[in-house]
Amino acid sequence: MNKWKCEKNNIILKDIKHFDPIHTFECGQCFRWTQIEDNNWLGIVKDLAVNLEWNGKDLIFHDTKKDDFLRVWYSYFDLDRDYGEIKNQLQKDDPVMKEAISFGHGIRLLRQDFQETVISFIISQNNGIPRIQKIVESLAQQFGEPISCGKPDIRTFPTCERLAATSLEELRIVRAGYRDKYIQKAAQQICSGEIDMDILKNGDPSQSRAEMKKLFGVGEKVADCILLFSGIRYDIFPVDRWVRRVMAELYLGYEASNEEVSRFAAEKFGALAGFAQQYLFYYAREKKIGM
DNA sequence: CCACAGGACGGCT
DNA sequence: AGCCGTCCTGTG
Repeated sequence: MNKWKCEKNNIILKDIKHFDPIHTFECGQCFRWTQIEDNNWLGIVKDLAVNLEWNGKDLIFHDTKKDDFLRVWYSYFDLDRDYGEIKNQLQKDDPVMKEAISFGHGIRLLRQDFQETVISFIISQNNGIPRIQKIVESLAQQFGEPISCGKPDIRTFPTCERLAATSLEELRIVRAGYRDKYIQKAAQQICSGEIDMDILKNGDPSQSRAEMKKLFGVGEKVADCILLFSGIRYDIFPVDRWVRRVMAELYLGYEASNEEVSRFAAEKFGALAGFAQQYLFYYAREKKIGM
């Protein structure tokens, strides 16, 4: 268990290792964190909003109750996991991975809400990060619930119940384009219990993917992102354009198909494939590999 | 004006 | 099983 303490109205994690908000929030896994000052980030998760401060050493959750820290943030930030051990395993006999890890040493895989992750990554298809953030924010403004935190206009990500009951006409306000019908249908499918969470967690990776792909608007890549970024499983290696290029350049020597890259990664990184993907993705973007 | 962005669907072979 | 036209919208 990571060391933390309650001081005044804040929760403080002293001298936290393996964390940097830039690495963690800007590696493409989440869409509701914004940098508000040099050392401060505003994030909205479940029914909470927080001003998170990181000074290079300590992590401070401003105006956060102990209850909320234990109920939401502790799990969200994956604080029980030993990232040092993961790094050791991944970079053993692998200088390429060692380099990637040194670039994104502060990456953590956030354990995000399943429904929010489904809808967010349906929106992500054929879209860049700024537009995804814009649509996600608009969804919250239109269909989310207000969060009372002193700041105006902060809203929760809408539930699938709410989205399932929304007409396509209403949904068009968020300008998700042709993805609006995916959002509506997938939300309805989730509400009707079409997805078996047990298969997602405990099936083999291909069964798990197939289960995710039952959702309208979810293909191979989005399925993998949802499984990884909602903390359901970590033996998953989402392959997109960036990852395909970085794997070609650093490991394979040629541009392989998504399917082939995925197989290679499963073989090489095994149970830690998801962590490997994040380090490589961040590295690719920083070094502009694939542009 | 056109190309393309961190894909998926559906119809076709 | 694989290929390809099409899909909204914003940006260059």
